[in-house]
Amino acid sequence: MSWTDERVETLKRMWSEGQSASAIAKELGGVTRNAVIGKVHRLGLSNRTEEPEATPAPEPVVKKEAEKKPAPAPKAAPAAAAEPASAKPEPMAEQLAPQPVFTPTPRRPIVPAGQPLPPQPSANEISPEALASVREVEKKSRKLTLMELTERTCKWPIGDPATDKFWFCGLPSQPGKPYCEAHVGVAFQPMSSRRDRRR
DNA sequence: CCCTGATTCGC
DNA sequence: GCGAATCAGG
Repeated sequence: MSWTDERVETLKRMWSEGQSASAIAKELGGVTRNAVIGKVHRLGLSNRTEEPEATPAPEPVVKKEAEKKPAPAPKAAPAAAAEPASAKPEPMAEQLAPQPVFTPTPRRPIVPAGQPLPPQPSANEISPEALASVREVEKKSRKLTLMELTERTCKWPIGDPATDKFWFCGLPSQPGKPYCEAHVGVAFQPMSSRRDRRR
């Protein structure tokens, strides 16, 4: 596989959406997450939230012994519309900038990635057996947060989303399924089974 | 152990 | 340019 314009476009889009490298690799197919990460870097968009970031390093840092040179030279210059990747990467300059490294914009919106998530257990009529099974499983749930979910953890929500008492099952999910064995049982019911339980 | 991105370096 | 191997971390 090669990086066609289309594939690169998909890569850019997903990366900007906050998708993980492995998720992108899977989507594209034919590449590993390493390939994706490598490409991301080559494209110069490793920084998902391209911050201007003050790294202009206007002056070649005082390389000699930094005696008593209280010259902080606070860069008041905006230098905002700078390129994501610095123009010419300086070799490397040790600079213990007095700058406090203020937190720019650590927004990290998109989290989940995947497929359809929210099932509605209460909305369905579940067989007593399956229900019992679920109750049992919920005791063992790993209580994962949204961010901790992966493609192989059960994404069955437990508790009330409006309260702190909310988490995801998190047990090992069935291969190819979004839920663990027990939850798959209540999530994917045969139509016939459903109808039989009809009121 | 599962996963994440970052970096290196032979190709 | 590419990406496997590796590193560093959660």
